[in-house]
Amino acid sequence: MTELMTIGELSAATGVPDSTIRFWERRDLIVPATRRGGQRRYTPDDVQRVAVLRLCQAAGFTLAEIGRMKRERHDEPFEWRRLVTDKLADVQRRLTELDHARDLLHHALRCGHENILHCPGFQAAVRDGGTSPWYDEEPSEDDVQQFDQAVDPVPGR
Amino acid sequence: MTELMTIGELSAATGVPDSTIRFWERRDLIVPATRRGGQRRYTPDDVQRVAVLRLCQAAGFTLAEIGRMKRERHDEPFEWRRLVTDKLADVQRRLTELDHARDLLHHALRCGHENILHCPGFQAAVRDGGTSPWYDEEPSEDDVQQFDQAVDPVPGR
DNA sequence: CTGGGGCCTGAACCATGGTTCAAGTCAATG
DNA sequence: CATTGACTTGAACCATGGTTCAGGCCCCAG
Repeated sequence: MTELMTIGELSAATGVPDSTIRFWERRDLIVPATRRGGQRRYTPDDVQRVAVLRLCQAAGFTLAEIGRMKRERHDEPFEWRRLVTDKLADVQRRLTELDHARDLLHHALRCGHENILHCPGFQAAVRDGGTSPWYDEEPSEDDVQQFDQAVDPVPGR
Repeated sequence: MTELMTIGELSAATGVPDSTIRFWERRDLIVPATRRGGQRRYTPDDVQRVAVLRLCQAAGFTLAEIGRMKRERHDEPFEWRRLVTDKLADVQRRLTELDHARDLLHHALRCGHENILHCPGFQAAVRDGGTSPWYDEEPSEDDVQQFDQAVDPVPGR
């Protein structure tokens, strides 16, 4: 039960490079359980800690914010709640944005057009923030030319 | 109809700082219509171009990729499609991840626990990637202590 | 036709999140 | 008990996406 992991093993277990784990340690984010002859030794719990850190990154927390969260956990619960609330709003916003972007990309690969930038539906979506319906018909020459000019003008215009 | 915008007006219309627009120009991403006495003049279409650029960023394209997309639009349609397909998969992955993160944050503000890091549901979610059900009851002392140790060990353990 | 606010350029600077390197130490295997 | 591969450190370096600054020029309102 006193089986401690080396940094290489923690790295292998989490997929996080050892250089990154050391970098996080300098930022006081992941601290090794102990040292053995100068070498870091980790408990299996540290695998959890690394996973939590990556999740927080995925949620959009910067390393500085993650550090603050750790420090405020006991000391400043109200500040902590504000931090999380703000981040939640941020995550919601990015979800909407990403969802929109996904629709754009998805459509780009399915609509009649060889190239997304030729597609008038894309242009319309840009104008109204993605709330307008796509149209999947072939674009008129007018549409194409109009959009070509809007997106990437002919050199020397 | 020959009403051209200055960079300040384009900036105001799009919410993108003028310094950023100049930076993008150096990267060949947004090129002004023309110059008037050395000053950049933009058409209303450039508002569209800026919006497209921001959307592409939201989709996770780097500036280098956006530049590549522009260049390959006519020349390398197959490469272009691969780029977009890859990015779409990436967007899907990030959507799932963000959605998971949102659930974690949301739960953190609602569950009985003052602090998300005390919540055993959070720990479970970390373990299984968010597929396990939350539990909203008060945690047992055991749960709390167990999770405290997993997330942020007592100094000097 | 003059003043001033906006625009110009190039270069330096910034934050974030790491990675790489050199030179040295140490732990575990044969 | 020698080897060797993994580990150590601090410092330098990197990419991305900008921002800021100094010094100068130009457009336009009055």
